[in-house]
Amino acid sequence: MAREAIDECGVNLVDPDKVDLVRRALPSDHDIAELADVFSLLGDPGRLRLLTSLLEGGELCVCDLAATTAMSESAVSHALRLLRAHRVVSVSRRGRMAYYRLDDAHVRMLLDLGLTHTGHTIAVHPERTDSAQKDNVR
Amino acid sequence: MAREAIDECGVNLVDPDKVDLVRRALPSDHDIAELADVFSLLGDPGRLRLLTSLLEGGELCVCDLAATTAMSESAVSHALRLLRAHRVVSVSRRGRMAYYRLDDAHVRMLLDLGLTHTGHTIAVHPERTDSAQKDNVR
DNA sequence: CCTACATATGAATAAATGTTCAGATGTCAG
DNA sequence: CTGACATCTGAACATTTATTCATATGTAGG
Repeated sequence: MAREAIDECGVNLVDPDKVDLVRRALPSDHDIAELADVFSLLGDPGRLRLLTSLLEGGELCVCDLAATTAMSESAVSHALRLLRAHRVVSVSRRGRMAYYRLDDAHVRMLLDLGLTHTGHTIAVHPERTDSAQKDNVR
Repeated sequence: MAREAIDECGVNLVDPDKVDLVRRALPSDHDIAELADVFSLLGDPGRLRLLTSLLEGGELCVCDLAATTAMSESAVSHALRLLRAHRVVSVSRRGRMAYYRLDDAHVRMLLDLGLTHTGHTIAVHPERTDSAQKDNVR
């Protein structure tokens, strides 16, 4: 018979030892929330195009970002504000323009890793081989 | 004066060359959507705890997952369904129990990279990475 | 100053999302 | 068969979230 035990909260567990082990290994609620936030930021197509654009282009102004992402300038501005609040992008203003750039190494790596495995698209720093043009997946 | 140009859609651009370059480098809409989906899946604290538990524990049943994640069993089940639909986790049923495990190398890497940079928590056992969990089911 | 322009912001709307509750399915023990 | 148990599912609900529209801020040039 499978051994069963009681959690401190009164819940039945199947493998209490493993549960305990896992519990101890899990990040704190705060860290989990923070990480979830980061992933969430990357979890929107618009922001993802935005960030990928910055990853590629290095530094772009709002109107150019609107062009590369096919979003309205207002939507871009809102999105950038969010990303700015999370320190994912940074701005430098010159004249009436605002130039944004990716400014978070962690996010850059996640983006990079994500892009590497999605649709075989070579989006990052490789040589300019325009081989991968059509990606119809699968 | 900054040179300006007209996009095919009739939008004013500041650096049309760079815009074009970035545009070409961006993944297809489909790939972007897919990647956003993956990040989105990781963007919820509950699912993140769920996946981290599986990353740590290797294989756990629903009730134990409910314990490690502090979610109701129903919430866990719903979340697992979503993850299952995206092939991120897989199930093996034994008796009336359902044992889940992480079954997506891409997600495993993203998780790993994410955890590495969040709160210094060392969550992964290097020696166990992906070869030690090779008992396939079904 | 005044106009044109780039970007930012707030409020409102619409859509997607996570959780809970109640009940369904399927499995094991007696 | 029957009752207990683990998990699954659907519907309802509450929240969050992204977009749009209108307007504000701020800069440059005439």
